[in-house]
Amino acid sequence: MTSPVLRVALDVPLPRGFDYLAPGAQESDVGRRVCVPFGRGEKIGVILEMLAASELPPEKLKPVRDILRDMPPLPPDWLALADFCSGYYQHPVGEVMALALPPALRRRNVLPRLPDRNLFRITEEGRRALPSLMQRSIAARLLAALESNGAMTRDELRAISAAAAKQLPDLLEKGWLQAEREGRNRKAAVGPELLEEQRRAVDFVTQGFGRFAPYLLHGVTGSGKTEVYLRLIAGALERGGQALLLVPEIALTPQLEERVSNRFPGARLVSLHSSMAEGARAAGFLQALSGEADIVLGTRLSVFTPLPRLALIVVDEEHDPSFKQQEGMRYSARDVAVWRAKQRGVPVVLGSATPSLETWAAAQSGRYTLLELTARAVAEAMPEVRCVDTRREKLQDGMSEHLLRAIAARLERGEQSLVFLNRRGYAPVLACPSCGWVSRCPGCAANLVVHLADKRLRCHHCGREERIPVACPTCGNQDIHPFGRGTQRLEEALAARFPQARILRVDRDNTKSQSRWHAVLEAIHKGEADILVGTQMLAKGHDFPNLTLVGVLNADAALFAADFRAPERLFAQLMQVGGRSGRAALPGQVLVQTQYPEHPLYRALAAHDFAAFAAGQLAERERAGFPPFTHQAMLRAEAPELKQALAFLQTAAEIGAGLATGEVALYDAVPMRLHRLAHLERAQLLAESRSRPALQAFLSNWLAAVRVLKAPRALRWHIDVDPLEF
DNA sequence: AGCACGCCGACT
DNA sequence: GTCGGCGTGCTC
Repeated sequence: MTSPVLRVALDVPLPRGFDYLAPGAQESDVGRRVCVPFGRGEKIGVILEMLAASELPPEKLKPVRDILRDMPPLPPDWLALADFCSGYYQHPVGEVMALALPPALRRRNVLPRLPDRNLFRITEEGRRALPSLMQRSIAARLLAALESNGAMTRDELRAISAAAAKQLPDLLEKGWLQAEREGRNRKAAVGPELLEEQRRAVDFVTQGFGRFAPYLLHGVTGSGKTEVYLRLIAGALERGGQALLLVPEIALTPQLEERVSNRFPGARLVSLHSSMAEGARAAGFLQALSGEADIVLGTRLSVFTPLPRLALIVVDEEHDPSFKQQEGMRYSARDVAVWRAKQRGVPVVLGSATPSLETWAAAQSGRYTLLELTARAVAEAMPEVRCVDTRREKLQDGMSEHLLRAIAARLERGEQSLVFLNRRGYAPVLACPSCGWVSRCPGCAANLVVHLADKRLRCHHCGREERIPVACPTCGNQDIHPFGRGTQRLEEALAARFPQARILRVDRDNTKSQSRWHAVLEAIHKGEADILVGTQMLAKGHDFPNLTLVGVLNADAALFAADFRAPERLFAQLMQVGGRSGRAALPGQVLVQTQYPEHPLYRALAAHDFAAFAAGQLAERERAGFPPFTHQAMLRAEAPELKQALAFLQTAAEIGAGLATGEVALYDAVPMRLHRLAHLERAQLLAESRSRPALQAFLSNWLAAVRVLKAPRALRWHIDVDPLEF
């Protein structure tokens, strides 16, 4: 009699499963968690498959400790999803699962108690019995409460008396009360009338229910994308399905959550984001897995939520960089979402005012269906966008006369202005004019930023902090000063120029905690600020009804950045920040200070013409052979010495050259732009191909060889498939 | 990744 | 004499 063998995924950086003997295992245990001995300890893993026998010699196999049957097994499509990610992103399958599972489920502990949805009601018999009971007895209090309230949950009854739950079985037995499954009404509450374009979009996607159909919902801020999502979710729920709604990692989630739960008061909404408590995350995951949750709303991680009744996926702000994980397995939740939609045969809607060029190209080619929302549903005009030519105007504290006058005019009218500068701190560097010393971070290839508010120099990359020196550390010169301009300095300059104005700076330094951030938002809404100074924090999502002017400073750097995606990000950012202005009855204006007012990016921005911008960018990328016309993977290494990192990559490149077919190009290993971070030197090596399958095939062979390379202990490396940053 | 084993340098 | 550096190898 041979025992069946289980192949188990474990959270170790080895690209394979581990086989264990499991005498009592059944096919239905596949997808279950399992506790196994590993090395000298034990680990919790996931059962990938059941085999008749292992390829390993039998004496190497250990028996499993325990198959954990306390929750439903992870379904086959979930295992397949993990397997796909493991292959595509070249990441060990056990680590993929460890990432996808909530931390509480990776330990052998008691599962979180799911909220009990059973409803209890008093029966006729119970009513008859009630008068005969001791008035203050628990049973009497329960029955009385049920009589006056109708149906109640176990938790509600427990609130009456902690001991109540223990009495319930007895009372059920006596027939004094009955339990019933809570009836669910998944119907959507009535929403606003749809505009014609919205209706068309909803109709289009609705036709796609029940099969894989990718859509790009392209519409500017205020064009009513969210309303389209809500209608589609309603459609998914009506079909008895579950909907997955992915949102970027921003503080906006609670608002959307409220909007969704208001629209679907009877449906079960689960939200999942990384700041949630472990218990709540696990509970949400389990509700989704059991099919009890109807809607899952979450950040990129929630793309891995098991959803047995999945009917629709929506990715809001699909271009947002936060969908791409920048550590560990560097996955794109948007791309995984599309794969998942295909796997499950459901429609997927990618929404954005400024789609990623990858998505836009797919929509142009017809691979995705393009749904356009051109009108602002809230019936306001688009803000007027104008460039201020800074070659012709003398700047004062970084601001043009034009912008200052515009701010003054808003002050006079009691309207709000926003000055947008994507640079925190007082000044980007402290320098000594006599010897040329600048405040460098000792651990990074970057400058320490002057934060005058707390008299510190701070590295924005590694977090290092120092006191601001009183004299130059190299030559002793006391006349050292900050160079350049950050939001703090801008705030100071505006305060000097507009002493009567109430100025509010909004950046990460200022809004570290959730509560500070909310206080700031509330202050803006109450009109307690006349001029806002902020970084991109302010660009996302929030409506400021009284804001009618947005000034943009220092945008030009991105036009000529080495990173070919910089213009794409700039356009999205400016479009977003511009969307803050003129949302209510007041028309808005955006003033972009630039030395290149004729630049196509600004022209497209002024014309609110994303299509023109995208066409230009795509043409450039096609010429240069950049994504989406090629596919890329980046091998990165970091080590104490740059030459160690480069040597490792060069060896990898030599191995790769031997494996690469003509379809795959390997470039030279080069130091990264921020080549030193937190005392580690970093370098990278790009692999590129016009053919995704060719690149994928190359990567699996290549990385198998790279994994067995010997490298200094302190060297770390990773692969980034479809990298966003260069 | 952990965690063992194992083989050379400067300390009580 | 031994404590500990980290190079190498293994985990079913």
